[in-house]
Amino acid sequence: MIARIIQEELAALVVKAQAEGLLPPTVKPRFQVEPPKHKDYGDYATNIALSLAGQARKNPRELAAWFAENLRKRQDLFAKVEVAGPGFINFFIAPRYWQQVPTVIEKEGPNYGRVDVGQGRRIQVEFVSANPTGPLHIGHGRGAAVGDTLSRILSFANFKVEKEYYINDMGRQMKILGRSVYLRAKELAGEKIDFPEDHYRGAYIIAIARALLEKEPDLLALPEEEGIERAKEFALTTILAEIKKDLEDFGVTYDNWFSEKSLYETSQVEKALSLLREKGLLYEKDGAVWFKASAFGDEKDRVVIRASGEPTYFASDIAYHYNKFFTRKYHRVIDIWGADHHGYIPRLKAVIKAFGLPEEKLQVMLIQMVNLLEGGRLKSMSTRAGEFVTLRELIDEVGKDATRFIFLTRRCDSPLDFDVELAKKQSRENPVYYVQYAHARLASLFRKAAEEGLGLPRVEEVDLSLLNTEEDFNLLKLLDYFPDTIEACAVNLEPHLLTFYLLDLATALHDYYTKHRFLSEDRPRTKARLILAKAVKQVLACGLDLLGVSAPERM
RNA sequence: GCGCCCGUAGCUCAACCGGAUAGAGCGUUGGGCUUCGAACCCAAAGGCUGGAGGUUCGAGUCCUCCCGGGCGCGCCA
Repeated sequence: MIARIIQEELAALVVKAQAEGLLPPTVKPRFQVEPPKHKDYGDYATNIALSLAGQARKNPRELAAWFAENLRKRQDLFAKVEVAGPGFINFFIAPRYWQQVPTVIEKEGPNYGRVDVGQGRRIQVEFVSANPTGPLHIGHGRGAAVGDTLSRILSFANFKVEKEYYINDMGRQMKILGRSVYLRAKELAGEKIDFPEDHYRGAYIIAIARALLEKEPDLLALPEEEGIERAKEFALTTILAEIKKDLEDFGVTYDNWFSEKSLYETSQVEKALSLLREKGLLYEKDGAVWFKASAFGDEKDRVVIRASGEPTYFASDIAYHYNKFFTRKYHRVIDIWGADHHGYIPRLKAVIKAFGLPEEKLQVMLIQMVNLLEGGRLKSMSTRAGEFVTLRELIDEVGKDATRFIFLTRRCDSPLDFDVELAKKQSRENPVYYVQYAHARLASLFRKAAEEGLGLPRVEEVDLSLLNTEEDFNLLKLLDYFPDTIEACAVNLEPHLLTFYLLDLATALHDYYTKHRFLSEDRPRTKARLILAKAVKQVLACGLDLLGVSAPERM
């Protein structure tokens, strides 16, 4: 949080500089305050002078010197303020600033780390939304981990978040699903059938068919059309229930399960399309109805109603996003898709623009593919043939915690090689244990302290200036940086930053642990260190919770 | 052919709106438990950031071209 304080100081000084005529009133203060890579450059550094020098036609070092001069007055914050290099300003933060960090954490409790990026605005995050035609696989797992964690972080950053799963419960895929189950049922009844190549061939279809026959023994006596319809409904509810269960066991729950079919039942498709028609953005050609997507940056126009009279999936999506923005009035919407859908973005963005909305209202996050590695070799997956690793298998074999953590140790736009064997190992190669171990170690420490009759001291009665070793400061600085991390995650939609932060914090804790003792004969110091330990434990637990990973007391 | 994403240490990955000497883990080599949890720590080796130009005070990051990999380019979803 010191970064924010410095930013405010600098912003105030820009105003002052303008008042004194040092800077022209027109300059736009664009600058960063960040921890520099090298320790010699202080705890934080800013490029403000370099940034303003160009605009104001001033010497950057002279400008920097002026800022530094004024900043030195804040001796409560800065031990030293230096001008360096081409015009950077380096800040060496006063020890007593760091030493009061535990007091802040104590005071804010579980709310420590909350920031106000969202200002209470409503935001929707839609993710996974896999077709309910089969079990979730490893790729959906990545989307689930990212979507859920991002949602948790956004609520922590004061957005009012709603998580949503969009169910494609109509259209051709559903018909094929129904027919697949129906055919398997026939087969189970002893009939020889020719199972079509393009139908769902996974073993789970047979299991569903068997369950259906048990429930409705007369199924095959019904007219075929009706039988297929029954099979479809049954398959949909069965598969959806399994998807829901898998996600719950993965730590993911939704606020809404939104049915595509409902868009038609409540005539929202008509409504959305007529809005576009009124604007003159729909036209007929070759018997189909087209949307003028090319007028809004897409490559070409897109069909919304086929010549057959059936609406396309795109028509549903137009209505769905009409619903998101106009019926439910979300301030912002985030759609999380697999990277293979990226070609779809321009057309949906075109819809948003056609609606007269600013493009940024909709953000589409693409999650890159997951490759499965087994023993270091790439394993090919084929959904059609029913050969894939399911999310369920990962939860059962690898565990929720390790799986989520691994998915979150990568940037979303980087493809991920998932090594199942490695993920199963309970060793250092598996980074989740590194962070959890830090937490469990601290839990153990407090058990030990209790055994020795040491209660938790109150922060007011502790001399925090005793936290004065290099390792103390490492931890204090990281603790202070936690809210900044949350902010960065929320602003950039990058949950992996939190994962890396937690790894850093765990590293600093383990380092501390080997170099110092928390409990000693020196009572004042012991108290101070217990306060520090408590703060670290709290932030670790909070961060792990945001990742949807457990923070064990023992392991 | 066109579009999007990626290319960073042997391997898997970081690097916040362009910042100063590009960082971790694994693996390799060598060290560290009579003391709160060794699932830990310390040290060493390891790099022309795929290549070539350009923009500027300054480029892994931005622009152009090339090479290599992935994914798209339906009246499929």
